Amino acid sequence: MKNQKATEIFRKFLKDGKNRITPERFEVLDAALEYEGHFGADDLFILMKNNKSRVSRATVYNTLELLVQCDLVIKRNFGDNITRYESSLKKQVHDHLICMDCGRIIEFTNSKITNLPAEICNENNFKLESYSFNIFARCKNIKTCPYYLTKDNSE
Amino acid sequence: MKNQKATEIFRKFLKDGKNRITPERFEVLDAALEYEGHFGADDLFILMKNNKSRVSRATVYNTLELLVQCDLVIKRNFGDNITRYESSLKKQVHDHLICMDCGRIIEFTNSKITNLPAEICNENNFKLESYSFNIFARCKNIKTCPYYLTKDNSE
DNA sequence: ATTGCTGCAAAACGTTTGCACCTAT
DNA sequence: ATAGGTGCAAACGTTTTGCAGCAAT
Repeated sequence: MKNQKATEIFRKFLKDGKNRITPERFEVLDAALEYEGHFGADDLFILMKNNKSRVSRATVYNTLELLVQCDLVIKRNFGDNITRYESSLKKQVHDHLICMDCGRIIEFTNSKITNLPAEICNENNFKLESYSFNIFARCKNIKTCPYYLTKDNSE
Repeated sequence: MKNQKATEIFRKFLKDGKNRITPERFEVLDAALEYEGHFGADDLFILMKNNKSRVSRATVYNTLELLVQCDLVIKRNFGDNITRYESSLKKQVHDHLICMDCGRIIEFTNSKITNLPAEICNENNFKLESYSFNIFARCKNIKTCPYYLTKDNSE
């Protein structure tokens, strides 16, 4: 299931940047857009490999970087030294709450945050590129946490 | 130059947690508190090594984790897959603006952020542990950027 | 024809681990 | 005495790179 609009955006981006238009790159685009939730580059590579794709690990890493550059994919970082990505389509702008007990990532929006990054950039005479706002927290009621028992929580 | 108060806090933390009180751990504490600005675990290890310390890399990594647990050191993540630390003493709570042109890290405080993480946790029924708010931006006036010319900015 | 992209494997990077020895309790 | 920490080197997982062949322009 391909996204025609995204395909066109990516094609234009590649052309304008004098990057070659190759089938592998569009394979990565399609896989990235189809992925539910957040994924590491290697997750995507393995998924594609399991789906019999012949695209190499290096190409997956390179192409994700291109997709970030043209805003089709957003780069995330949840403090565990793994670069994660998510499709920028379908969803509105949001931030993340990471549960330190179960690893769940809850997406939230808060109107108070919306203009803050731009305001702060103006105050400091910088031009905003992007921002990240991550909250690290714990399930208040462990009983309701679907993942809690699956991990070693003996600490 | 040792910080007596921090030493005492760390000693108490180690004792309460039934961790051994070793000279190596206090060496790491002192080096971490003396470090100006943000540092990676390996940066600290290399600095200590250059200063003729015999503390091993593993001990530096382990001890920094302990220092984070007792809030003497704060763990940071600026989106480049390197875990960074900074002393939690001397400075007030602050967030970070990272310049994508020159790599400078500007610390700022903004009162609108202060209560936001706790509010959002309450809304979602989580217990706040910590948060990170990073803004990625570019020097508006490249001429005034002290680092701009030292990097390859040909892009 | 040229230049950039690909796949592959190997290297690099920050970090963690296994193990034998040592040391604080 | 013994649980736990240390130094060292090797392993680890993620990401990047070098290179020969290939394909888009």
